[in-house]
Amino acid sequence: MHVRPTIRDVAAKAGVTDMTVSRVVNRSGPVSDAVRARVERAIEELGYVPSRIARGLRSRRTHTLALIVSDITNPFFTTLARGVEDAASDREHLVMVCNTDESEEEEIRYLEMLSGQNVDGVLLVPAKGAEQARALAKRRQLPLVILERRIPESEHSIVHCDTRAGARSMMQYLLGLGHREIAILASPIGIATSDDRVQGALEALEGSDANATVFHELLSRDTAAKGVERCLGMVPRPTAIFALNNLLTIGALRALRMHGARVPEDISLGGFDDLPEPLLERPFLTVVAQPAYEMGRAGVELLIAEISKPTSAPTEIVLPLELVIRGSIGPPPNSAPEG
Amino acid sequence: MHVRPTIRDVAAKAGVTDMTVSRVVNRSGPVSDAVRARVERAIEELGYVPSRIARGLRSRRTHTLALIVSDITNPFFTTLARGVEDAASDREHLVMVCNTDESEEEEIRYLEMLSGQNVDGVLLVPAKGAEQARALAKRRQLPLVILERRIPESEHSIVHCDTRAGARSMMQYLLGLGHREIAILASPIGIATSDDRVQGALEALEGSDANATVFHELLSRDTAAKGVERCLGMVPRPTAIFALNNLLTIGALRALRMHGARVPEDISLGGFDDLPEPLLERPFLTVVAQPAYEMGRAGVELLIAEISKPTSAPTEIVLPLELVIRGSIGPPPNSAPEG
DNA sequence: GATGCCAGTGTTATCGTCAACATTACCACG
DNA sequence: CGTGGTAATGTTGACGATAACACTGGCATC
Repeated sequence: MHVRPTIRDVAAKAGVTDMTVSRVVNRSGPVSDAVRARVERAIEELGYVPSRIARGLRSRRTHTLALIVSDITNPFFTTLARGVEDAASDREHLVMVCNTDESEEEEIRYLEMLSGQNVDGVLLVPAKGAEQARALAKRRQLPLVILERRIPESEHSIVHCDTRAGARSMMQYLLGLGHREIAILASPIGIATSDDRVQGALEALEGSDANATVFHELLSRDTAAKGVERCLGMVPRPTAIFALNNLLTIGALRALRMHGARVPEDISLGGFDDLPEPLLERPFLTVVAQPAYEMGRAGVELLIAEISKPTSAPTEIVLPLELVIRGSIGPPPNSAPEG
Repeated sequence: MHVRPTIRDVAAKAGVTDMTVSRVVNRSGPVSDAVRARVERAIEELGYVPSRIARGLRSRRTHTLALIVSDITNPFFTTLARGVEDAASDREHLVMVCNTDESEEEEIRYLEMLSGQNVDGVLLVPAKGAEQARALAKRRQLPLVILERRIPESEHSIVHCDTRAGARSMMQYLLGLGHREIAILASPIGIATSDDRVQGALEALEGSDANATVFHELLSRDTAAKGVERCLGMVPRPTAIFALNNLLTIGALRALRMHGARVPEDISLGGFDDLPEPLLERPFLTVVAQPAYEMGRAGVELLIAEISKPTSAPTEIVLPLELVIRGSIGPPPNSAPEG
């Protein structure tokens, strides 16, 4: 039933009141050296650890944060979560992890639970626009930091990347290699991150003679395969595919293999969001990578700062994206090596 | 500062006492239909959610579990964590995730924090033997379930696989294909899981004319490469390598590629612990797979059962292992196709 | 019609901790 | 020598919820 010594046990053992023990533990008032020593010994001997829950009831701080993501199993979120946990641990906080599978209902359900749980603050990678979630957090004055996804006019702080610029740089890289017909595999319209990336990608085309076709409605590895099939049937056939998230990238790669298309000899493939290098049999994909770990850390720091001084205007932290060049993108196949 | 309506706010609005509200919320006593309706409306209008922290102080149940693993970033643990979270969520529990990086100190530190946090129970994938952790949990009467790793004579319940049998079946598979010189890449001696797997692997050799060489002290992808190098230099050269965890497997695969050895044509490679299929560009490795997700779910169910009736003798749940046959193992290279 | 039971509600105390306010004792100062 | 200040401790009550118990009134039972 989980019994622990209480502050009163310590007090009794040291022959003082619980208040004095509290002062020793929290350095919240003057205590004579003799008493301090007695109390500390009693704490040691009993293995006393203050109950954060009782403390939380009184002080309204539980030293607990929550991280809400769509699926911890997605390596981007796994890495993010590790960053969150490390930063929280450094500051003596614990982290609850919640998976929503992109469901706004789950998002709300968790937020309610967490609010009831008296977490000090929440890191949220929003499903869709997270309107309800944000409203709820605001109503409850629950500190909330948004991660990865841009929310327009949010009254909450946010840590993200300039994902539009990232998409643009991938496209510029492709254009620079000579690609002129490019297919873009995107999520359904309405998912902000995907929309931003599409926009960035299209921006890169302005003033060029290249052409891009955007396939929407792609949610998973399997639907990515369909996009690839349609893409391979096009005339003129795209010489490069840009997949806007890591699962789509994998899906595209597998579909290309299945259709016998060599990457990058026959067709180039670029992705968004890196896969954890330690797990890959061979690091191969050229991608625009978000600094997931750092994003987690930065989110925690921002969140804890806001918890301690519940201030002020929302902050926006923009982290740099990196174009990680590996082997999956080459020049277009029929680009006669000129000169 | 995170303000929420309290049970008293609801009571006032409904014109009853907080006790009556509590009865409505928890169905813990008779309430007339009229009053119940009033209270429910008040709850609705105020958006009242009971404070689990206050509730926890009184009832000693916080509906919070913790999962301690070495590194959530290892896909085995990621999947395990997802199973834990799903099962917990089904039962309205929240989960704290803690990373120890195999450090016993961290393990203890977290356990202390968690106990102070009044979690209801802990799921632990132990670093080493976890003696201190187990002792602490026992002293605090903190429900604890051990996952994945076998602890001899543990007074705690445990969910794991028959990892020895798994290793044996991989070896039998290799022997069946004709391999007679097999290298085994293992972790340092003293890590129970690895030791068990080694033992199982060697058991499979009894009564056969095959020979195995065990390389210990391999902790990561990088050290795996060293093992592979030594292995390639051996005379007679092993025709198959069996790596006892997923990182070693990846490391071995990369090292083999680097040395120009084709898998499985020149040398076969078998692994332990699967990699998440959705992330692989091509599912290729033949491995002994532990049901990570199910292990997480089973652990939660066991833990919650023990929390509600703090009983009895420890339970042991053994989950089945699966030999997932894919492409990385073939017959030994110079096995002349006879007949 | 007294007795007992039970549905429906309220009262009080408590979980472990800490904020706020006492209380004591000693010392400095004019 | 009284006044006031401060260091060191104690006392009380509150955080939000619920367990344990107490009360009220209606109805069945003999």
